[in-house]
Amino acid sequence: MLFGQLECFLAVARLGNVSRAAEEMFLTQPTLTARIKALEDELGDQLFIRTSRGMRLTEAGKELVPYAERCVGSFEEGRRRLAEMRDASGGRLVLGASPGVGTYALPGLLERFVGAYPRVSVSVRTGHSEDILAMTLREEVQLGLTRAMRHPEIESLHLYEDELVLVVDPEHRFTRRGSASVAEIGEEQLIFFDHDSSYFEQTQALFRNAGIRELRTMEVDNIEAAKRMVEHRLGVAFLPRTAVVRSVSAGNLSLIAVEEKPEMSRSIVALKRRDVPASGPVAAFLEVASKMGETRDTAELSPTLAAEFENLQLVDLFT
Amino acid sequence: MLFGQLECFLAVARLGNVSRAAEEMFLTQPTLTARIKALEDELGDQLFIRTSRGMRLTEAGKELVPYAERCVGSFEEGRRRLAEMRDASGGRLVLGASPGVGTYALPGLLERFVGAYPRVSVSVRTGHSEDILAMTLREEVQLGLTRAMRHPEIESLHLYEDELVLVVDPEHRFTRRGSASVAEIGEEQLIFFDHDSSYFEQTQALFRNAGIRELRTMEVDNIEAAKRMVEHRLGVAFLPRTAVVRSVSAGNLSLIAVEEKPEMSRSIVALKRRDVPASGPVAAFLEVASKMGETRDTAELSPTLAAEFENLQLVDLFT
DNA sequence: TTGTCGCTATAGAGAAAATCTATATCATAG
DNA sequence: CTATGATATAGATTTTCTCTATAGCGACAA
Repeated sequence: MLFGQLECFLAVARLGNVSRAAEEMFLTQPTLTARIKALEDELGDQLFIRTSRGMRLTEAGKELVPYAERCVGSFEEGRRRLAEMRDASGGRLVLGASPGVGTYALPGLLERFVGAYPRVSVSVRTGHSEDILAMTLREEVQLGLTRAMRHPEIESLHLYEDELVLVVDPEHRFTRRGSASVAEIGEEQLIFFDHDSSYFEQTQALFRNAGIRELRTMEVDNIEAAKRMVEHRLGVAFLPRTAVVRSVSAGNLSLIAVEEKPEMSRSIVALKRRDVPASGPVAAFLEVASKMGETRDTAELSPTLAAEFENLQLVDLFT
Repeated sequence: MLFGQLECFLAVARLGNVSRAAEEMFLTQPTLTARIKALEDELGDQLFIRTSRGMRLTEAGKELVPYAERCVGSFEEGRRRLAEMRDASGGRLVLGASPGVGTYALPGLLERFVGAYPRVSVSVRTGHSEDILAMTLREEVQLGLTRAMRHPEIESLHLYEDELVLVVDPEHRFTRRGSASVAEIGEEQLIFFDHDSSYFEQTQALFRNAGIRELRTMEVDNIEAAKRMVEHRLGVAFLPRTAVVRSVSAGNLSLIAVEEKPEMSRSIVALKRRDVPASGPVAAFLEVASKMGETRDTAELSPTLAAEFENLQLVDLFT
């Protein structure tokens, strides 16, 4: 109970009076007297001079004061820090994100998160899905934002559906009609991004199922390059909706509906180690992310988030 | 018992293992488990993730580590500091000294003290006897070095006898004989120092008792000025032995024995508040001071002091 | 001087807690 | 499927803490 002893020591040192210090600490005077004596025994030095009018510090006592203050102060500071973490008015958030998520969906998400929780320091690490999983497992990141993945140690919290959509350049013949059949598309030059992505296989399967064998393809290793290729009329591409929504509304790309296309989407999730409890910032981020795009009614949100939403244009981030 | 909890927390955080941490702290594993849990309850945050292979920190736990370290560290530092004070391998010594003591006896005393206890920081404040007493009472100084004074709150620890001796200039007629009678001296121009000093009255009494009424006197307010007066043949003076010993051995002044002179000396003491326990440095200073001039046998001294004495010329400081 | 006031110190009882031993539980590795 | 190595839990014992009541002590005032 050494800690209380130090607090008593400081209170008595400050007030010069055990009785008043006891009052201040909601304890009785004999208790304080005992604590002080215990501290003196512990340290092997007399800390106070007892008089009939109160107590005053000895030389040793004076010497101890700053150390006691630092000691108690550090602990209180730590306690405050944890409280900040709990309500996400402080602390840090370390995210891992696969390239697509980090580049297209995350900025808007973080814009809102930082608006609502400005005192959380955020850092983002990027890697491919498997790296994100590994980073999450190794606790290098608190959350991994990537496509749904399975692992016994990991739980996945659904964030949004990332759908593959067809984009072409605005001058393309598909643009006028606004739609195309799989067979028609199969005759186009096709631009693929990221050979390792699960989307690659999904897209290939689409054509295979339609009985199309011969494809003119071109591969790049990132989405942004693929978009540029399309803009420069080198071909058409299936790309994640989140990655093209801005280019489409800016008129740089056209979105084309595909006839008979099955759902080509996948779930984007937050990966989290099951055994690591969500810290304040993590919980806050998940709240922001899950509420995003689902709701426009601020009544459903926590007060902090609601206030933030009131001040923002409610641009739909994910569609 | 919050303090032990923090230490446990740090040990477990460091070792990642309650059982080994328990061993290290000479406690059982259930005790550690209980302490950690108590700390978690206290702070309202889970600090560790429990696995079947040990414990590892949560985000909150990681956050707490530096604060816990600072907290425990500050206390340990304070404890060390007090230990230093106890054996005077640190701490401070604040002395008050009246001008005569501070100027003549103290430097040699401090030379030895600082040699033996080099890590104590020493400061000296000067004032007249009454000021020294007041400073000691107000605890502005830990010890007051001055003539013996009485006060119920104060105890006096004898340091040395400060004797009044007659000094004349080397060319003076007394010098050849080396002695003089009170009557002869009464015919000289007499230089007095410090009208307020008790020595003034003692000296006056000497002549009064010898039936001498008419005195040629000159007064200055400090000893050093009086010495200069004598050196310039303006008169002869009764001065404290400590104040003239160097000038005499340098040949600037002559020491004259006075026939029939009663003991004109007073006790120089260290004043200390009775109720304030002597801190390490104070105790050490008193040891140095009391052993000084009393002994030349290092066997009587504490090991620390003895070592110091071995390395010094044993100049007798006070005679 | 004596009584009173305002402190701190002490004693003893009751309550609270910390610690220990023994055992349960659980996940992993072989 | 068992052995191992870790944490969690239960219950008893011991220790410590805290409280009430009271003693003791020095200062101050009548």
